Amino acid sequence: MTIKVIKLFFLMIKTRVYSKYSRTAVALLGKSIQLARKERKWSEQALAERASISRSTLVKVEKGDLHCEIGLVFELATIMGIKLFDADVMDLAQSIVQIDDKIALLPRRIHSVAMVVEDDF
Amino acid sequence: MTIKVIKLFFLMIKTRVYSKYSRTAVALLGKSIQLARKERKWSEQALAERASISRSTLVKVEKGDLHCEIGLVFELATIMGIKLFDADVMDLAQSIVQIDDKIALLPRRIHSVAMVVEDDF
DNA sequence: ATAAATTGATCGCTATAAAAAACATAATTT
DNA sequence: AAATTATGTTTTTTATAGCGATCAATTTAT
Repeated sequence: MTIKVIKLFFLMIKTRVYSKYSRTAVALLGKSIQLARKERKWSEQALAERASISRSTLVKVEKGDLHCEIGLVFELATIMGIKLFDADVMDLAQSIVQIDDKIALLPRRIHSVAMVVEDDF
Repeated sequence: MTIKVIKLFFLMIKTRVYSKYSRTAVALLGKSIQLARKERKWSEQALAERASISRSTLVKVEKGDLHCEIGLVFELATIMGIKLFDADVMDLAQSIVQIDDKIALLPRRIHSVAMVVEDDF
């Protein structure tokens, strides 16, 4: 009992502060997922199973819990057909990410050499 | 050693699968945060401190790690001025969330009474 | 009316995210 | 070119997210 009170007090101090924008944005995402689920008349259990997560976690996401993994939230949104970014932006992003990955794999020296060659013009 | 191999094997089976859309979307968000940070010439340390998180966590976010808390990612995006939703949508969302909160506090019976009154017309 | 299914809310446990520290390497500044 | 600052990476510790189970209260189906 006393321990719980102490822990509660500790949490009150340590709890992170989020901006209203973040809180609202996450709440909006959660509500959107819930709305889409209800429109399709899926139960919480059904969606949770489809996403391979537990029902308790789904409930947190739909409530706009800020501590959920971003991957889970985005995956749920994706399953329910909620797109955060336009298709064309995503295509571009996909390319950029891939290119970045390739660059990271190359030996660094090549960068320098390429630079020098360009300087010759 | 053997334990590590077993754990690795276990992880290979258990690791969650994410859609390409989710992976790309989170990667795009992370890259956007990183780009905005570099444009402002902030160090990782500086942004991490501003957001009250550790540098190691910031690195994960910028890399598009799917296991980061959505609140942290959104908070970083907000600090760097990256808006996920339009202002008008956010205003509406804010209103909805507030209304939902108020409704949740009301005793349920009131709903029924209101309904009955409407039926009288 | 009754049975079945869904939701809302807890709670203990386990895996792990986030923090913190440390170190080497790069990049900047002076 | 020396000193400072920033980044990439790894490791250990601590706090907690997600799981799974349970139970009451609703809602829906039979």
